[in-house]
Amino acid sequence: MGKDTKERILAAALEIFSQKGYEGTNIRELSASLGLVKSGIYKHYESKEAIWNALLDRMIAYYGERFGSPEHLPPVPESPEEFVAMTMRMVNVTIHDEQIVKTRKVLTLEQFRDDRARELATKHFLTGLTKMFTRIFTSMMAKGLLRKDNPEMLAFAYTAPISALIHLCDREPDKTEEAIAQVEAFSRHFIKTYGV
Amino acid sequence: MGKDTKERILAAALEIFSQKGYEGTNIRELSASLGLVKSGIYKHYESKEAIWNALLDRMIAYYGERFGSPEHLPPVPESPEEFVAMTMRMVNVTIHDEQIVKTRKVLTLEQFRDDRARELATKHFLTGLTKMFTRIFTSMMAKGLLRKDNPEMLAFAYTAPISALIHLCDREPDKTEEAIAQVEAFSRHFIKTYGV
DNA sequence: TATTATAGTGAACGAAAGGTCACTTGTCAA
DNA sequence: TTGACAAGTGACCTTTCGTTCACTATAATA
Repeated sequence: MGKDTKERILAAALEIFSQKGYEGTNIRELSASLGLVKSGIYKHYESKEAIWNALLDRMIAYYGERFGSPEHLPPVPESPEEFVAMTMRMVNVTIHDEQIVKTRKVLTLEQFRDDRARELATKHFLTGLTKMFTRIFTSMMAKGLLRKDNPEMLAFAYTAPISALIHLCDREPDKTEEAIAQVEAFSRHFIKTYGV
Repeated sequence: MGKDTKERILAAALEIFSQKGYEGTNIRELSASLGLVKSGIYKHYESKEAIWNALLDRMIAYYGERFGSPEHLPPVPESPEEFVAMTMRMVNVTIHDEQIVKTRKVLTLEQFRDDRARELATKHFLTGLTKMFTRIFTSMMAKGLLRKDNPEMLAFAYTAPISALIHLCDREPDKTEEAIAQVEAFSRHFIKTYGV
């Protein structure tokens, strides 16, 4: 039968938790969305909390794989246009990849309740982006594409506004187009300001 | 007896909702925190949802009073040092005023569930700050304190990173000191970059 | 003082929650 | 073919939830 039910449960949990939060979700609904009856879930996870913890495990692992290691850095841009293009590619992925969107929403909703969610939220929303762009900006400064400055500060100044617009898209999907345009405008403004 | 019980209920609701969210809160606990028995609440509000709506009414009204009108603008700074000082004053208030902190947390937790919370969240986290600093930067440009540039873009570029650090303080209060230092460093960097 | 509206109590209710368990079904190895 | 085990079912349990209601205490009003 469903051999991958355990994985499917996590996917369904991510879907529902990201909409209603952990407390707002009940297992009957979760099971039903998989075509099971609620007691079926307990063959795979011993409790609602166990599902939550497994989901967090997966989110943490996924983050580590995808964003944690330096080798997943995008190629360092060679021109202002490439810099803007790279930014837009990254933003488009992060805004349209359902898995990532749901992960951000869950972390937003559970950051005050669960310590691991708290920690991962800070990585997703702040420090992860800053670290990533610190590396990129360091390279760009070495290549003479960016004015010499504190790369960490620039990374923070660049990623935080973009992160705010990503959050806006999560909150108000209707404004996605507008937000993407604003990201692009901001990116151009940034590279005009700090580019050499 | 407690003539202001209705107000006290809203205060208690803000406290608990901001920690556990709407779904995670139960009326027994809410009543108990006021020294009442649960049924006492229903003499003042007809349902849990009514409490939520009244709380949102108050948050919306409070936001309008405090941040909505242009007359509450801080005096436009006359020097880079004053600009940094003004920023630090505002950030310290918004980070340490319990009412404001709890309001941000509630909006964070309920932004995907309630349309009014969604709208107010966007104001609190993004557009409100941008509008406010657009005015300030316009004046500063007129005074020759800031390089001529798109004031709205600068306002966005300035407030979004600060907003991210405020969120960090909400999420991880232990990092407050560090975050405040980072706000100050960012503020100085900003005024050095864009100041004339 | 008698009356009446208001605030608060405590027991109870139905619904929904998370979870258990004896049971059936389907799959595959021995 | 059979035995064993994992996957799924449906009835049921306990707890907790939001809410109701008959009642009491209080304090202001007529």
